[in-house]
Amino acid sequence: MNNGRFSIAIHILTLLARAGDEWLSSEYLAGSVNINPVLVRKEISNLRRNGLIISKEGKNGGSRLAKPAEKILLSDVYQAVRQASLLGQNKNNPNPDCPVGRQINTHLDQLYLEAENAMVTKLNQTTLADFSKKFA
Amino acid sequence: MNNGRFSIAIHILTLLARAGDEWLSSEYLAGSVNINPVLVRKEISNLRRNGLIISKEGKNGGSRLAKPAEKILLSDVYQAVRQASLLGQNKNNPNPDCPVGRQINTHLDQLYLEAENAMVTKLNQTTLADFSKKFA
DNA sequence: TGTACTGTAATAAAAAACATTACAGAATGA
DNA sequence: TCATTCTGTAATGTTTTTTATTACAGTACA
Repeated sequence: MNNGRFSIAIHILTLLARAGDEWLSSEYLAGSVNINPVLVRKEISNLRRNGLIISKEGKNGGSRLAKPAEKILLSDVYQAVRQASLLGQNKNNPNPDCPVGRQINTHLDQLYLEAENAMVTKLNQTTLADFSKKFA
Repeated sequence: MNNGRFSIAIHILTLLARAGDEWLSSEYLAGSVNINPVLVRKEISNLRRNGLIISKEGKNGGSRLAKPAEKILLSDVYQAVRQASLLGQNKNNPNPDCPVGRQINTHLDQLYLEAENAMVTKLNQTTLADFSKKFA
């Protein structure tokens, strides 16, 4: 599930959801996630590319949600993180002389897609607003 | 989804499913998967622990399915691989002084569990026999 | 025009995955 | 019985991936 990146993205977005129209700095976000600010900026860059947040440069700058938390699905977050990281998966090179080895990647890809779809359908049922309501 | 291990496990099991009551050596299996035999033996060791295959030591030894492929669900394979690798996940240490950081792991764990369940439910619908029928 | 930010590249360090070597022990069968 | 062919596993090395750090140009504000 690409746990690491997804966790960071959700964490960032939850903080932004709770901050409303405030601009939060990458330094501040990094402080809560407890990772390096540059990593946060990279993930922000990705989330921005995917239309989930907007950023303001310069003094008093930072990031905020691009749209209401009610309109952001956790599956949107998943897709954003997945896109950037899942391209060019299949690292394994099974033996092409074996009837199983020759075909297995095709069948595995299909299986993974189906399994992933089931997961995404689930993530599709929760908005960022729902998720961030869980915090006191 | 712990892609690598799962792929290897499915590959091995598919080969065993097609081999019927023959004992296949780790060397042979490794040849089709195209990885080191020791890795295969490690995965076999895990699958055996989970009751999916049995092995025979010594000359003419090897491995075979512990039960008919019809009775092995892909979710069984997933669970076997997951167990061995997912223990002690949560590597991130969010800031405990932040209301979000303090609670996020709990909520993320729950979310992952739900998402994973959706996936497992899907994997639950395919047997190893179904999967291996796909090969010519 | 100094200060506080973002954006991004380049590099380094740490962690995880994977490969290799080595060897003890088990079963077989000549 | 003993050479052979396997498994099982530990120890170690290599490669890949992830994460962290440093550095600095550019932007906006006051």
